[in-house]
Formats: sequence, structure tokens, C-alpha cells
Amino acid sequence: MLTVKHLAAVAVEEASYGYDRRYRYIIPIEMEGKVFAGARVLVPFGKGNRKRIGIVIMITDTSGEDVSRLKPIKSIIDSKPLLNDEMLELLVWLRQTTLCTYFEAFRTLIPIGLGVIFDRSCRLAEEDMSEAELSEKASLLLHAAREDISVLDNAEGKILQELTEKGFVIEQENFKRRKNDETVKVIRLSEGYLSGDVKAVLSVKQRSVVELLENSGAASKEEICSLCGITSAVIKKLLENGVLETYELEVIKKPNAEAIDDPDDIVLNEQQQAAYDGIAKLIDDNDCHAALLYGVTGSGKTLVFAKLIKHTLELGRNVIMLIPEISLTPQTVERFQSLFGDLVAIVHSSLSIGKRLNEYKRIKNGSARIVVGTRSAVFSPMDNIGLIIIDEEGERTYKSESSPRYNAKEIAKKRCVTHNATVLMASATPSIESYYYAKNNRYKLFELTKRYSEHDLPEVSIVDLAVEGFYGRSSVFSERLVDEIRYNLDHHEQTILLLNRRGYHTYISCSDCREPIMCPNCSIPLTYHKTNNRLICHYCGHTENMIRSCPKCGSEHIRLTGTGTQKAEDEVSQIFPDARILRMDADTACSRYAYEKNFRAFEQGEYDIMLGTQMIAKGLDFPNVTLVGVLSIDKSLFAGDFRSYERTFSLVTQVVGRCGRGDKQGRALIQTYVPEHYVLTLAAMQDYKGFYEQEIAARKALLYPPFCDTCTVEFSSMIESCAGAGAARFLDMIKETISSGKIDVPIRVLGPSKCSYEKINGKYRYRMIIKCRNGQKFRDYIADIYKKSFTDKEFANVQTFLDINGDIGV
DNA sequence: AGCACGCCGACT
DNA sequence: GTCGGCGTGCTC
Repeated sequence: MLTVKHLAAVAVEEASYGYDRRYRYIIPIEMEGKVFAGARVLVPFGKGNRKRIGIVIMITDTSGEDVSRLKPIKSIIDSKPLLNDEMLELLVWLRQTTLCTYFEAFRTLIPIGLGVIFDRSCRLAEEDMSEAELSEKASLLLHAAREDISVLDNAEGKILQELTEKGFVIEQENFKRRKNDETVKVIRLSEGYLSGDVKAVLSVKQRSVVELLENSGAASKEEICSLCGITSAVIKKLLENGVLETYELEVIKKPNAEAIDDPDDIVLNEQQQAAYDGIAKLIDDNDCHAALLYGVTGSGKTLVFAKLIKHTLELGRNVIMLIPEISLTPQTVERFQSLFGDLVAIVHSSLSIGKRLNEYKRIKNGSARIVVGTRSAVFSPMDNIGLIIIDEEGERTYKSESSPRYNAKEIAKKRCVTHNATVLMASATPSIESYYYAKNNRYKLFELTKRYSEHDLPEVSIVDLAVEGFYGRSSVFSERLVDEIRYNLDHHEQTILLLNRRGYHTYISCSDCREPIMCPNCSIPLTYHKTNNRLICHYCGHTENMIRSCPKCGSEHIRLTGTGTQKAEDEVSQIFPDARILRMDADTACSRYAYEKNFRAFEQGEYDIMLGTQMIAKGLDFPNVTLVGVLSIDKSLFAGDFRSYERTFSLVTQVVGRCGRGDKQGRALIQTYVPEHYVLTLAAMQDYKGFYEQEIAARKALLYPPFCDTCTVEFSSMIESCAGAGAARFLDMIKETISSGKIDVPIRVLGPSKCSYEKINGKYRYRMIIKCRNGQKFRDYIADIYKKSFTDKEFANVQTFLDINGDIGV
């Protein structure tokens, strides 16, 4: 072997966790110095040496080692690194802590617009060569290809390789950007015309175009047309005869955000100032810190954030601010744009690919210094971070539910360690874990207990549905709630109604055999939607026509029960025919634009009542809302996850906090069958600390986070018995480690058992909960078993995944 | 996942 | 004897 100096440790795309490793490749002499860690390369992989995209994790010296068994890199995809050292380290860490593959981690670190699709095409060499040395198979293939080139696409790797090596076939590798950068087509005078090689007799109109471009250099087609008063036909002709040419100009669009407010104008009250001072001191300290800002609803956390951001920028450092869901917090986003203008970059998943790439570039080149965004924004390629804010830190949207199953809070902490920055978590209802850490001094605790407006918290009443009369048969409204809504309508004040079920009727069953009508793919009852007279599964999206008779027994006595938002809307409009009602749920508001438009219309008083699912419960600020009605909360309370109480408490507290934000006192009514339940009574009093004391005691007694970590292992398969067998085998593998003494971490295994919704999307699901101590030792232990499952035949038809500290219910 | 190697049964 | 079944193991 010649002088090979360096090797590249490469992780390949499309590797399952079972063989996702760093593979070492020779860096050929001609690529010496051109291959970088954090850049992609194309490598031959496996027996067939099929080309795969790989990411270089590391470059090492050969140090004289025998290198003859290693393969060389085929070609370079990125001429410079996409990931810097911090991001590379984050990639490796993400894989290690969430048990995902290198490429799954890689994909979350770069915007989708930088992804490449690799495709291979082959053509035959033109020159004649002797075919004598070809093997029989290769010769056959060559002749077939001369008839029809497409046979090469499906050819056996080894034979094709022979033909390429001997020069009969030339392979071309094409990398396509998944989507073009946001570019504009620009027209300029061609090189040929400028150098005088292209001569043309120009018409008057053509002359005017050429003159324009001689002066301006380049312009878009539309600009030329309007400035010269011509149609595109003239340009087309000029392009044809080579006078003009087009090229793609990459644009970095300036967002049209202008700073119109000054953060210095914000005046903080005494409590806010105290919190600000304390947190600012942490930032100044230039060491990593974690802080929790517990502030009741309406206490003005956003103002404190604005001041802190301003302070951080003045120190020359940058800020990431995470929010749970961008479309639900348009007001927050607008607020920050009006304060900081185009220093703000907005990052979330409903942005177009081009826009996202654009924001990514603005962050990377330093022109955006504040990132406001959802979960994935925590990976923003930002240098010199001083502060990461996580607003509504208890929200479940910070936890990814698909691989890599990371929690943005953990990523934020990790990045703060690297940058010596401060992570600030904030909420009116912090997660039990966070508040526990704050009380135990792992986080610094700051509190805002006063509401910003002079009004007290709303007056909250719990309505006992077992006692209180309903307004009518099959109504979801108690008489009391109807009275309160009427009062509000009479006084021209606005009302928010929360109902956690979409659709019209939520249960369709047969009166004779009493069977509910289920989704064919999921073990979920179908929901009736009146607007299109169809049955819909809210899990997999399956829809079918409304049935006339029971599919089981043929009876025509179909019963429709249960109320969703659609029926509730119908009911409100029957009771109050003149009320203007806005329904907000996943069926009415598909796009972010629709959300914003509707919220704004409601804010401007175009509606009297807003009725919706929990999307309307949080973060919004409508001064004229003085009544909040929660139609039914019981289902959320008994959802079967150990976090159900915490989530219900948070939901009720937050929605109650939506009212009385202006200068009028607010009222809230919560309808329930369990009026005595401590979660509801404490939420009614907005007593977070009381709730925390109850909940932390329960967590301790039953051993749940923060007193342990959880690792969910889910097994799914189209074949029910396979899912069960996989789960049983996994448990056996754990047991083997115990009986052979190969385990040195404390664990407690629950299950495996069928998931409560046993079948989703046609797949049967089992899950197992492992209570553990989430550290490197446990992860190594469980990763080893997980890896083994990939080669175990019990798992042939089973998909398995692990989720550390995710949801354990459902 | 995909591909080759290898070790047993039905065939020239 | 050998062609091909798919079980097993590896992928730099």
C-alpha cells in the first residue's frame, strides 16, 4: 500500500441501530486535506460495495497500521464541514443518550434543505474495447445494456462493478439538494455577447432590454418586463439567440421585521425586577447555570425575558428562546420581533424548506442573534450562546416523540455547559421534576407571584355535573354555565369554552349488540364528523362513510353519543342564536395562517365565544375575556399516565389564567363528575405549591420521576403474536443478564403488556417500562440488549424502540 | 437492510 | 455429482 496518511471514521446512512457504527475508510491521496469531520462523503459499503452517503465523525492518523483491509472513500459530497466541533459532539451525545442512529441525529442537526438525495446513473463508454477479459455474466449484461440502458439500474452489484472497473460502464453520481436554496432566476447579458462572440441585430424592444442590462447588470424577468414595457416573449427570443443568459441568484431575504418598540421602555415591577436582577447576575457570571422562573399566569414573564435578552445581547452573546408551539403563540413571536426586529430568527416546522434554510444561514452567519422557535430550534447553529429560555417548560412538546427521542430541555442544558451559558426554564405550572430540582438547589428558583394587571386571579367555581342540572337532554352545558355565558353576551364580554374532544359525536355504538364502532386499523372508537357525514379515526386518519347498520349484527339502531367540539358548537348556537362563535380545533385550523387570523379576529371582538380543544388553553392574551368554561376535564384527569394529574392541573390552571387579563374581574367554571378531586380544587385555587406537595409525595411513594428515570420499550408488529413474542424475548434477555450476574445497574421492570390502545395504524403494540437511573451505565446496558435484538429471530417482524423519560401511558 | 457464504434436499 | 433452498453472520 502506498502512503495512506489519514483515515476517516464514517457513519453511514440507512443503517439500523444494530449495525450503526463508525466505519473506517482510507482517505485517498488525491482527497488528502479535503475530507473534514462534519462533512458528508460517499463510501462503498457492504459486500456489494453499494455507495452510501456517510458523515465523517472523525479523522485519524494511520500511524503505520496495516490498512489493506480498509476501503477508500469514493467521493466527497461537502467540500466544507456542515457541523462544527460543538455540533459533532452534540451528534455523538444525542446518539448515546437517546439510542438513535448517527444519521437520525445528523438529520435533526441540519435543516432539511441541506439534505442531499443521492442517485446513481450509468452510461456506456463510447470507445471500443476488447471484451475478451469480461466474465460471461458481465458480457451478457453489457450486451443487454446496449439494447436497453435501464437494465443496469437493477443489475447485480458485483457484475456492474466489474464493468465499471474495466471501463465499459461509466457511473455518474448525482447529488440533488432536496430543495433548492431560496434562489431567484436572474437575467444578465451573456458572456458571449459581452465578448463580442455573439452578434445580433436587435429590434427596438430588444435594444431597450440590452441597454437596461448594460446599466444595471442583472435583473429578474419581471423587473425587465415592467421597466421596458415588454412581454416575456422579447426576453425569450434574446435568450434563444444567446444575447442573454439566466443564472440562479441565492437570496438571503431580509425578514420584514422592524424593531418598533424599545426594550428599554419596559418598566418592571418590583418582583419582576428582582427576578431580572438575579438571572442577569447568573448570565454575567460566565459559567453554566440553570434557573427556574415560576410565575403565575399573567405575571409578566415575557417582560422579564425581553429585558434579559437585551442584557445578553449587550454582553455580545446570543439567545435561544424556545416556545411550545409557534402557531399558538403568535403574540409572543410578534412581541419579540417588534422589540428586536430582524435580529430575531423564527424557526419552526411549518416554515417552508427554503425559509428554514434561510433562517439557518442568518443564524450561522451571525446576522440573527435571537432564535425564537419550537423544539428543534435548540439545535440552532449559534455561536457564543449566553442564554437559553424555555418558556412553559412543562409542555410535552419539548419531548420528541420520534427518533431521536430527545428532550429539548436536556439539549439546552448540554449546550449551556458547552457555552458557559444560563438555561432559564419558566412556567406558571412547572413540571414536578423541575420544581423539585429548584427546591433542592439544582436550579436557582425565581418567583413572580403577582399578576401584572391589578386584578386578582379569576373566581373559579367547580360545577358538579352529578348534582347540577344539565341545560337539556344530552347537553354538555350545565344550567349554571349557560347562565354565565348569557351574562357575558349581555355585557359584551368574551367567553372561552374548552372541550378536549374533536368531532361531533365521539361514540358510535349499536343499541342492540352494544358494540362501539372501531377503526379497522386501530383499537380506537371512530368519531362522527357532521360536516362531511363521515366517521374519522383521530389516530391514523382513517375515514369512512357514516354507517347505516351495525357491521357486527346488522341492526339499524345506531346510537350516537358523546359530545365533541362540533356538537358543542351546534348546541351553543341553538341556545344563543345571536352569538358569534369561533370554533378552534385541528379540523378548522390547518395552517398557521388560519390560527393567527382567527385569534386576531377574536381579539378584535369579531366573536363572542371561542370554543376549542386545548390548543386555545395556553399562552394567549385576550383582555376582554372574562369567562372561561371547561366543559369536561375528567378524561384528561384519568388518562393513565403518571403525568396525567400534572398535565390536567396545568391545563386547568392555564385556561383559567386566560380570563381577567384586562381591567375586569374574570370567572371560570369547571364542569366535572369528581368535584372533590384535589387536582381540580387546587387548580381552581391556582395553588401550584399545594399541588406540588401532594404530587411529589405520590411520586416518591410510587417511585416515579424525579425519584427515578423511565425507559419505555415499545414493540410493534403487523402480527399480534410477533409483537408479544418480541416483548417476551426482550424481557428474557434482561432476565439472562440478571441470572448470569451481568447486570450492574439497578432496574425495575414493569410489563411487558399490551398498550392501552392495542392497535394503532394496523400495528399491534406492546410496551415495557423500565424504571432506572438514567446514566451512561444504564444506557450502555440497555443499548447492548437493544442491539442484540436486531439479530434475534424473534424480532424479525417486530419494530422496537426505546424512549428514555418519555410518556409511559397510551 | 442487503448480500454472500454455507450446508442440506431434488434433480440431471 | 450440482443447482438452488433460505438460515446465519457481517457490513470499515
